[in-house]
Amino acid sequence: MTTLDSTLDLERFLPYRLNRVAAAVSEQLREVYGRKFGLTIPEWRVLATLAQLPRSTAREVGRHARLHKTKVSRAVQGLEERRWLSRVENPQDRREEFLSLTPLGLTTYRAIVPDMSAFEARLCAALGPDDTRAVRHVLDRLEDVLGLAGAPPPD
Amino acid sequence: MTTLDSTLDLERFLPYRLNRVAAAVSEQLREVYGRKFGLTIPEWRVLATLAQLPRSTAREVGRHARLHKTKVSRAVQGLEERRWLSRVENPQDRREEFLSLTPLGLTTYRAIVPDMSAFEARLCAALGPDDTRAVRHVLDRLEDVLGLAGAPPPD
DNA sequence: GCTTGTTAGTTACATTTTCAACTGTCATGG
DNA sequence: CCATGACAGTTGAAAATGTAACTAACAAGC
Repeated sequence: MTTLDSTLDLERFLPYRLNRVAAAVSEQLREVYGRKFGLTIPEWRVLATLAQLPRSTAREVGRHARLHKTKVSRAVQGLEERRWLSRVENPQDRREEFLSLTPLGLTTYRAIVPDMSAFEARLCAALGPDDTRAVRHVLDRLEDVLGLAGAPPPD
Repeated sequence: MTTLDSTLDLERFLPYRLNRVAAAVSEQLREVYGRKFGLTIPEWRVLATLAQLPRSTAREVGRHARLHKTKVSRAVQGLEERRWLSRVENPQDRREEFLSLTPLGLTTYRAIVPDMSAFEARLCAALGPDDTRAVRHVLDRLEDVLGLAGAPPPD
């Protein structure tokens, strides 16, 4: 006999568990880029995206980091105020601007990355090689099933 | 040759992927209890917890559903206003109150559960039995490694 | 050129979340 | 009893987020 349909055990409910695990990870990570560098989540993502893909536009950053355009807009403002990012208007299309990290921004980024990588490394070490592979595989499958492959961010 | 340490590929970064997947799932679920029943996430979790563990206190609900006490407090208020929840002061300790769903609240809960279960079922069906098992196993391991077994919620 | 529709990005406003301070109650030790 | 400290829960203010409306610029058809 299986579980009664009328009650749902949160502890066994996949969406809930997924969310809880992701929240725990996010929280621990925010210790790093939040407390230590004063970045919000969107700001960190924009920083990471621009380090990887310089001269992107806000739209491209949003698509790549899956951030809503308002979050990108505000994160860009924040980073610009700290002189970690600069904008150059695209003369071909004056609606958009090319975004790049300043040397200062790049320095900050490079100061954060080792902490991030270390976190992931610790996590994988704790999981062991087999379960680490399993995690990656599961994420592949979930991204696939949820249609997170090449879809645009929530609009 | 492995990836350069100075740049981090967001697409391959486990915390980012985890977060993205969890966000996509949450979003789809909120369509159900949000649009259809006008519940916030904390409200839904309190409802689900109390359906499972009636006569819990706010503290117990928070611990079980991993919600900060302020979120619990406000969710309880919201549910009480809708007459979906009632409180009874504990005479043994007048700081706390026992929370229970009203018949109306239970009815609402039972109206939501099938939608939730159906969502999970669709997800598992899309994954197939092997990968569904893999997801559960991975969550077990991650919860273990992240110390999410019996730890208190963020305070 | 001018209208119509679309797109990049910003801003305003409402809702949510977070953080810290607060109230009232309990427990302990003098 | 009556301090002191801890604890359950609430509240207010600040920060973050989401939604929708907006501005400015492009593009296509006429």
